[in-house]
Amino acid sequence: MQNDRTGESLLFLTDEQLRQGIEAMFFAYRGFTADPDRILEKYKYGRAHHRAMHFINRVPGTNVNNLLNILGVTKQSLNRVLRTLIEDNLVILKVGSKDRRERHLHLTDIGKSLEKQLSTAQSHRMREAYRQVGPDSVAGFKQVLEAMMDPKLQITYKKLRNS
Amino acid sequence: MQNDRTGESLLFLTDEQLRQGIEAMFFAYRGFTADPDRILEKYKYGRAHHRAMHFINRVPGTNVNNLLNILGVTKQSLNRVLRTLIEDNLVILKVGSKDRRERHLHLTDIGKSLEKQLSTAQSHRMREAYRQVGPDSVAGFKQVLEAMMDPKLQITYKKLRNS
DNA sequence: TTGGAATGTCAACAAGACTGACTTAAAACA
DNA sequence: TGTTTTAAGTCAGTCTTGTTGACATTCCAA
Repeated sequence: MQNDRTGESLLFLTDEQLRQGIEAMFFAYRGFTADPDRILEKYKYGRAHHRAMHFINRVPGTNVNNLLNILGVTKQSLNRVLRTLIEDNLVILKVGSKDRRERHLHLTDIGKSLEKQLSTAQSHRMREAYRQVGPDSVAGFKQVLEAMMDPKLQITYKKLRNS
Repeated sequence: MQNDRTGESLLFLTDEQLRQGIEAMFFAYRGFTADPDRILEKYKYGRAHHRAMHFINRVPGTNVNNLLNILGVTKQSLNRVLRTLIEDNLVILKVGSKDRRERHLHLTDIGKSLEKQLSTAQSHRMREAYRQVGPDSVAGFKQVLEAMMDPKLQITYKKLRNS
């Protein structure tokens, strides 16, 4: 075959294959957020609150700047979300002991409980998908996603993975 | 092993694996939208315009209701977007010949050209990711995404794939 | 001791989603 | 034929989540 430099077919790089990947991402992301969204609605929170809680849970004691880098929003935008979470006693700020300008973020017990609800719902769908397709497909899934990230976020992702 | 019903390890279904998948989706989706977003900004359009153009291009002559189902937004929300695209001569409406209540949507040449720019940018990143990981991983990637979709959207996705 | 970094706050704004109520036109039905 | 239903569009108001810009506070480090 002319079209085959490495000994394997390059048919997976056709426009049609790429388009399918694009549409799969679009439709799958809707599924990915659907279950947490339904729970959030009951508590009058949004996706932004979920994302903040997820990463505060994941990196307990993170400072605001670090969370901003992970989330990729402005501090004003994050601040609005954090304020409501703090008001509602889902998140607490602790002044840094080493550098007292920094605020370290933690979930309260109430915050942990809501985060658990959300991640359980989201994981449930992912677990079903994983189970349906098996471990090899899951490995491929993660590899493609990782390769699609901006280099900076790829590093962030890897750091989280190893922590 | 107790934990192994099918003869293969179930380690890929641990909480840690699921969490990684969740975070991979989050970070990858940012990369997925980043390139088109930069182009859209120049033209003062948003992601909603991109999505509409993508599917009008994909299903030329679709009526409004069908597009609403694909996009999963309200008609008021879609209407706002369509109005600007029509004003700017990127999209035209054609009255249905069979059922004259229906409006069939088409991209104009200008619309096609912008859509091409956007899909080229988005495909480029996906092509690189595909190329890096190879065809088996790409197959797994699509399988997991498809399994994550809501059943209705899974059908929509398959229909598009076969059209 | 002063410059810069980390944090937080205020104000204004925009995109893009939502609900609800309503109109128009045309098809479908009884 | 007359009524109901469907497809599309519109108006008004609201909400979330993002943005910029300006500014204040705190306090580490050179």
